[in-house]
Amino acid sequence: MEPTRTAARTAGGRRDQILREAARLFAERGFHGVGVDEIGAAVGISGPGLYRHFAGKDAMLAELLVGISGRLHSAGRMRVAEADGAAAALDALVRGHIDFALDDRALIILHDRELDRLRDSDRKLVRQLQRQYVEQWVAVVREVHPGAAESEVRAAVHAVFGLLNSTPHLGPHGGLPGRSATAVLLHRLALGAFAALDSAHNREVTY
Amino acid sequence: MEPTRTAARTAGGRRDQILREAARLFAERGFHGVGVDEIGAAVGISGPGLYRHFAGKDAMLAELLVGISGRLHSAGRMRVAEADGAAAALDALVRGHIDFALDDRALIILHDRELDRLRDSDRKLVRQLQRQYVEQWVAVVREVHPGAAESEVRAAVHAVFGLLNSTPHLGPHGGLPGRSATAVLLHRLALGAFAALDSAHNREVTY
DNA sequence: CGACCACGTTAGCGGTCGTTAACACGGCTG
DNA sequence: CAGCCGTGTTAACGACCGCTAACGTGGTCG
Repeated sequence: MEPTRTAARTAGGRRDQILREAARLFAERGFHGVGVDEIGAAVGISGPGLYRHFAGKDAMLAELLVGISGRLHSAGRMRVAEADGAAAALDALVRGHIDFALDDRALIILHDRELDRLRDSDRKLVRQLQRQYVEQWVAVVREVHPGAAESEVRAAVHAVFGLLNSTPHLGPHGGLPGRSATAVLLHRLALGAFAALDSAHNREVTY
Repeated sequence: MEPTRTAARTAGGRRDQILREAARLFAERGFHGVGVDEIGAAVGISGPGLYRHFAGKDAMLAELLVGISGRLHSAGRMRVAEADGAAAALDALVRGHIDFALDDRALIILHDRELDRLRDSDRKLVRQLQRQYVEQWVAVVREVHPGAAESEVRAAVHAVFGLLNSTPHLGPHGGLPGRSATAVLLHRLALGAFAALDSAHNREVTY
């Protein structure tokens, strides 16, 4: 209740509120398609007032992209470390990624759509975090499906990311089942795709 | 060799050339991120010269998106009609979509990224073509995997689109296997994902 | 109380962008 | 040859956009 804490919390909350709205607008109409006045209007202030909280429009995007890549990466690392065995680790990775895809739809969209709009240093950082995240997956998937070549596994991981990230692109319109049902379905589809890696070199063997 | 034919072919070729370069640039930097001068420079003319071929920047995007949705839809219809049985039809749909994803990468990216930048009528047309294309897939997948509910199948189809469209997002940097190997891998992953639909209601039955 | 500070406001600058206007020029046609 | 048409040029306009400047205001603290 101390004024400093309250002020700090208010300021931080303000920043977060701005970031949330900016993410939504960027995802809807693209980074270049959104003006600072719109972002300001979305949080009740107007235009240049945003510059009390951020250095500029680019800085908002940078913070969003670095944030989501970092959270994906660190959450993945934690889930793998806590998992009991490779299969459980893959299960946890899939589950965690689905949570991100369903809960932070806007960020997932921005994450692979507006990366080029970043300053060089930020873009390098984001790309590095993305690469490390992919490598976490590749290591786990290779352990679960040892028969596949590494390049195949890497391509498969990217493909499964595309699969899991498909729901954000469906827009907010309904049509797909509830959240938990969607999560279960995506989980099953992802593991099914990975399972297809096993029939790579020895087709028609299990029949 | 007749002058009229040559002129017509040159004109049409010019339009196609502009559309190709515009698609590439739009995919790289986003619709709003590309200026008409850049598009013109990419084809050797400069800026406003484009207006001899298109009504405006929006018209180029519209023609690109309507074109790709239409080609996907009609090619899908043809492949399904020619296929012998549901499994073969699904196989042909997957194969055809992979061809588009690998050969028209820029258009695949634009196809679900810049749809909102279209005039209402064009957007409705594209969405209708997309919907019809999805329904082709849903019908075939339901035939191959009769156990799954329709909403599940529809979500799965969208997810597999995300999977198949993942390679364009990898950018032109290498790292993934050759074209035919990638095609085979994607094909396998897609069918693997759909196969997971069967273990929906009756898990652990086939063991 | 008075100074400061966090947080806004409005006005305006500089640059970019899509588009139009006016003009030029080579080739086909009557 | 005269004239049109397809295709391109440059100049410029109007709108928009990101950002800065200058100013206001209410709450906190010495």
